[in-house]
Amino acid sequence: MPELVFDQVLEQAGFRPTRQRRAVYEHLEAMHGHPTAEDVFHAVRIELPRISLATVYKALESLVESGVAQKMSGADGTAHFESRVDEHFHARCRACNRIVDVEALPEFHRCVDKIRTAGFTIERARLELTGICELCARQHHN
Amino acid sequence: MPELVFDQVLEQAGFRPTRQRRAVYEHLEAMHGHPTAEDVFHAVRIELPRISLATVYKALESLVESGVAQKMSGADGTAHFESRVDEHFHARCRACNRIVDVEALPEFHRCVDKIRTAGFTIERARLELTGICELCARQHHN
DNA sequence: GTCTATGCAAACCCTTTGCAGCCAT
DNA sequence: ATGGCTGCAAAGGGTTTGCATAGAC
Repeated sequence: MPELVFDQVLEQAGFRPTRQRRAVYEHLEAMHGHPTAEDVFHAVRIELPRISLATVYKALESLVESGVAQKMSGADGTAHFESRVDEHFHARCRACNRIVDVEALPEFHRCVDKIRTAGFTIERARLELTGICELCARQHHN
Repeated sequence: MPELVFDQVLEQAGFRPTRQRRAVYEHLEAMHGHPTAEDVFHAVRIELPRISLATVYKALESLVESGVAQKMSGADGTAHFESRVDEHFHARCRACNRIVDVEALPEFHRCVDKIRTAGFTIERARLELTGICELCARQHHN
């Protein structure tokens, strides 16, 4: 996302587009993965050596609130972040622990539509996949 | 699950069926919900006043490893437990935070089967639903 | 008797908070 | 000048660990 658009989006959400928030967003975007707050912290630190971990946490929170980032509270107890905000899911390899993006299928929505559980209004449906990635499957032969 | 079977299952998993583990399991089973470790702790305490929270954590872990309980690392940062071990999903009400069980549909498996993501072998697929339960929908009119 | 489990306290990790100083408007 | 934002340190909450004692086989 271009810096100008980023600034606009943050302002619209009631946040000031500061150097720290921009840096946090740019690194999150550039990492192309699912880093933790600390991962982002270490990456941003190279550019802004005086930034604190608390600021990174706060920045990430404001990015999520602004809708330019997503927080995924994984099963490992630590939160991961990503700059992808369109609907997609995650598959975690139980061997190497890496997280892979999975695209949402139209079938999935049709399936969720059938669930209408006893008056419960479903607003969001998250699919969390666990398994073995191709690389680990070859290495461990299982 | 009858006590005798419970003992057998635990022994088979390499755990000693102690009074504490039995009590933790029985209360977890009786609670019929998705309690946290501390919820279970408070319930078991009535029966075993000298039990410690650490023991409850360890007991729950051994129950999960034995396959008689499931741990669900929710999005709220605290782990919840349940004695249901068959496949089903959870819907969390964003207003009252209650967790409701959702039965797995055959459609769901068919949908997951289509996902076969780039050599990734899916072993488990968890569906996590968020929304508003019937009660809260009435109270808040949204 | 051996070996595991318990209870207690302390440590642990990730995350949040309080607050003085800073920066943008 | 006003207000939110930063950085620092300290607190917080849930969970785990180390160790002496108690309990199961």
